[in-house]
Amino acid sequence: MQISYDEGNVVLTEVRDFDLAQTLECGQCFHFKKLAEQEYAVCAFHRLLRIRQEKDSVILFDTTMQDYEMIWRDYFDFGRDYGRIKAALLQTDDTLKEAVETMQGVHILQQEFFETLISFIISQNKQIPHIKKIVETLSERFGDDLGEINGMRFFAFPTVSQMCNVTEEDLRDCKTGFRAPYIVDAVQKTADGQISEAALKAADTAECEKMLTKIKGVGSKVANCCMLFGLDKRDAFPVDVWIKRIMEQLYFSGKETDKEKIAAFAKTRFGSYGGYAQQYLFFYGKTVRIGAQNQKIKKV
DNA sequence: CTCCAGGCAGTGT
DNA sequence: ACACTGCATGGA
Repeated sequence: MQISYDEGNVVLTEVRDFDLAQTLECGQCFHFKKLAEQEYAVCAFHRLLRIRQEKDSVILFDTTMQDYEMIWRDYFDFGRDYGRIKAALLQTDDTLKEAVETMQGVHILQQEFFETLISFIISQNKQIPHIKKIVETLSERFGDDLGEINGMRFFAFPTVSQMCNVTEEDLRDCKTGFRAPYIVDAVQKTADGQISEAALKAADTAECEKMLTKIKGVGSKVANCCMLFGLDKRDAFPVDVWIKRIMEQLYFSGKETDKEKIAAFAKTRFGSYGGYAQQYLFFYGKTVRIGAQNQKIKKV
């Protein structure tokens, strides 16, 4: 990959194993807006970025080389060699082949811990468009204004201190429903240090999961999403309904299998690459193999 | 109208 | 250990 700076834009060329749309739309993040095909506005780390991909080049508009190196390089995980990651996965398991090849451009983003925690607490029993809407509302009401693109204003996800005085009622106003007390608990525990990002990062994945599930409304699935997307723990393997369905189909000959069993299987099968396998399988299972159509067929 | 959504906590065996 | 239920809200 080559990096250059051109009239205020950071330009990446000869980009391999990356697809902007796949990476943003695969369900790991919620704080972005599609502007056109392969062009997005992304909010992260208190910044607003317009970014576009054209074949094997990526343009980050109106940013600095320093911001690229300090923020966007890690955010988009350009520092990792996904060619090697995919090769390693396929070497031990060619059941994954179709999923990996279909979703070949997915990167696992390195998102902010606090935003990831709150976002995935919100995600329970909700569809992705709803989650995005609530994240947007929280940012608008409690976060900082980051500026505008194409006449639309964008807001940073609120910080812990900006959320400290937000009440359960305020949160219900933002349509968080029964998750409102969960968010309050997560904010409190983060603010008073019971939940510390540094401690979570230092802990191994199993230990980290235990710490996170002390928060009300955080179970195994939310904790694993938080670890994979917000704490850079690539062996985390969130098991949700979609992963359950696709794994039952691919690895358990269609047999009903409980989530714990699937998680244990994934741990021995994929090990430190679990998170990557999970994300290829999740997106593939959801969009291609099982999809919304098949779900309707199942009902009839 | 009913059913379900990237689940979880609470309660009951 | 395991099964079952309620939960806010919006879309199909």
